[in-house]
Amino acid sequence: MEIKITLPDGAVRQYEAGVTALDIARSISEGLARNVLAAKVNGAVVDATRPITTDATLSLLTWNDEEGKSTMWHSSAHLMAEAIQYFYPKTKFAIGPPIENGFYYDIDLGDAHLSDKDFQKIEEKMLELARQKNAYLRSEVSKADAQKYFTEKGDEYKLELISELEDGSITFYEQGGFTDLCRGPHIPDTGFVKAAKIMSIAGAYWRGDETRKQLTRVYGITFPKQKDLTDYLHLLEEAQKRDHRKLGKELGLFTFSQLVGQGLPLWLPKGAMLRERLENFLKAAQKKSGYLQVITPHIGSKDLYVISGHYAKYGKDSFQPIHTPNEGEEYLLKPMNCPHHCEIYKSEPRSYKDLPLRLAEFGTVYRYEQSGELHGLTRVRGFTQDDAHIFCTPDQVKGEFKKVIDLVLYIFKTLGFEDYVAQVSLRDPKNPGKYIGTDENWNKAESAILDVVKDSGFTYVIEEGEAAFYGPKLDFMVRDAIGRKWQLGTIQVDYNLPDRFELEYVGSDNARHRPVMIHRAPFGSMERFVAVLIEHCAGRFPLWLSPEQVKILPVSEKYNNYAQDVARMLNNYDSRALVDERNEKVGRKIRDAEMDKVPYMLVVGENEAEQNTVSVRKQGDGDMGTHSVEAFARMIENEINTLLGKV
RNA sequence: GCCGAUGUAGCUCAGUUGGCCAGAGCAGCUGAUUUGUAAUCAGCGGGUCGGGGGUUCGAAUCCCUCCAUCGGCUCCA
Repeated sequence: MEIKITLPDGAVRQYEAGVTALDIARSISEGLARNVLAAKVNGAVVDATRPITTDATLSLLTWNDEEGKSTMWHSSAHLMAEAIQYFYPKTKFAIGPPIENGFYYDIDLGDAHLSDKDFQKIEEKMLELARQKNAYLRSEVSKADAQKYFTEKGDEYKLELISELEDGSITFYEQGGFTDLCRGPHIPDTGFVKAAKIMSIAGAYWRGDETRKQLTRVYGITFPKQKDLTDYLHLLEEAQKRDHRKLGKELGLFTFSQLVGQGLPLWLPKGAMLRERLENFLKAAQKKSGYLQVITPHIGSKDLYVISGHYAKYGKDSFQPIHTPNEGEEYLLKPMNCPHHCEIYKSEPRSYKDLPLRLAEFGTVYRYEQSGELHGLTRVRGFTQDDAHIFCTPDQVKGEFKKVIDLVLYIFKTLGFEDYVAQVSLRDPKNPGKYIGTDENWNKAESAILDVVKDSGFTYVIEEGEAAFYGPKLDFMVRDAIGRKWQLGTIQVDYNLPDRFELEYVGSDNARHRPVMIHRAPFGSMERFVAVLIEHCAGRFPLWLSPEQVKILPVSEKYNNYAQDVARMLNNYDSRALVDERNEKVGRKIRDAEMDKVPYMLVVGENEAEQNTVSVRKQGDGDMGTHSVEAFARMIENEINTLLGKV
């Protein structure tokens, strides 16, 4: 029997039923066949060696396809498992999936230990096995046989997985001397793996459950060419140069002190300047959008958080209450600003005419994050939220939500963030007990967010179970230099806190109504935002944010006075200019300013002093010729206005 | 919090299997030099080798413990 195979370019070819994708690839060209890792048949990714029995559309997947890559990495996980089994025969294997960059396998080594000193021998074994070009052989197995196999092997993890599978849907894959419970698909044989690297080991709980056994997770990556691995490692090195922890130290932005405490950042003068610029920028934008700044204290009575519900939820895992000389009096370090803002709302009777009321605060909060979670400026124990709470009528929710999205996007755009993902976080339908508030309010809040997001035109993902305990949220996620995702801006709709604090307004009907609250923080926190910004621009901040905008470099000490004159003139134009008065050669001064990533350097000497000019050098770009001081001042003024979109 | 790794001067790093007063470069200080687009030269100071305990004639080096950092896991109001 003949079947019709439709290829991606639309061409239709006839083959015998039972032909494999690999056969088809060979019929097109041997070169292609050598690169086929898997196949997509009628939209489903399968082994390239699986027979095709009916008419089908077919794409051949290679290293250049995401699905080809992940198939190869999935197969590599099996290959790594085989190598590990060779050295540690008693190892039990849990799961080994492909990930964004490579793959991992969760294993239980029993009494054995694995450390980075063992990586090389595993890599070598993997390549040795790869060179054997062992085929990945698929077999369908009955549930009873599958259980028998892993009972004999003594692998309780596989047995647990099998117990949850339907009889008749269970498949094994075998390559060389390693057989695994696996749905597949896999690459044709191990020979495609030409370079392998074990990246790291880490602990990971079985099935992600903190209460269950911790397994050893071995991360690895493989490539079809040695050069790809070299390039990848080079890329990682480059990314690490942008790490905000490294740049923060080098540029003198922030530091930590063991004596002050873990996760409590100390902002150095340059970092504080940067942060202040960001705050002023947001304050100006918020002023235009009708926000009112407020200020609230760093502590609040425990009762405040009992009412808000935060104490019940987080009390045990927080900084513990502060006791006063008064018996029974307890205060908490402020873990969030909302309850304080609720009390500001309640400070006077509100009419519908007062709404929406938008209260904003750069509010510093303290959360006792678990020690293993602290990370540079992105995860700290004391941080400042660019917080605001919008109190509005139910009718105003959508409009306000939309305005907040516009504000967030304006900020992202101004700061050059284009690579972000919007995430709608909803309740976990399987675990309703995690949340406070009525179903009715939750439904209202969730549909409000979804409605606005659908209209807004940007792409978004929906994550069930990621909501805050009091309401659903829309988060903007960005990646750091090494690809880790962080939540920046967040917008949350909340019907619950207004209930708990019994917030009210008098409507046009002269009756009392409950307002809705929108929590929002476009930066998320100043700490995390600065961290991501540092990595985003690799320490080369946009001119308007740069802690030092201009460094004036006198050619010798004879011209220090003129340099100071220039600095004064520039400072009149509201730019930050400093003079490098050190007794050093210009070459040295330039090098240091370049390393500090100062955007502009002005070399001044005899010629400049005589003609009232400066020789401009741009960081990273080099000499830009001689200009009058005034022309230079206008130049940077224009640059800033362009960056801020004021032109 | 859990698994694994790391911790030597302000920074980046050397310090062989335990053995002379623990080293280098950069930074710092002092002096010389008065400099034209990515590091001028010389001299000097600086370390309870993360803290504590132990093994040993002897510990930066081996063991225990605590702390911090790094890579993950879990968590993230």
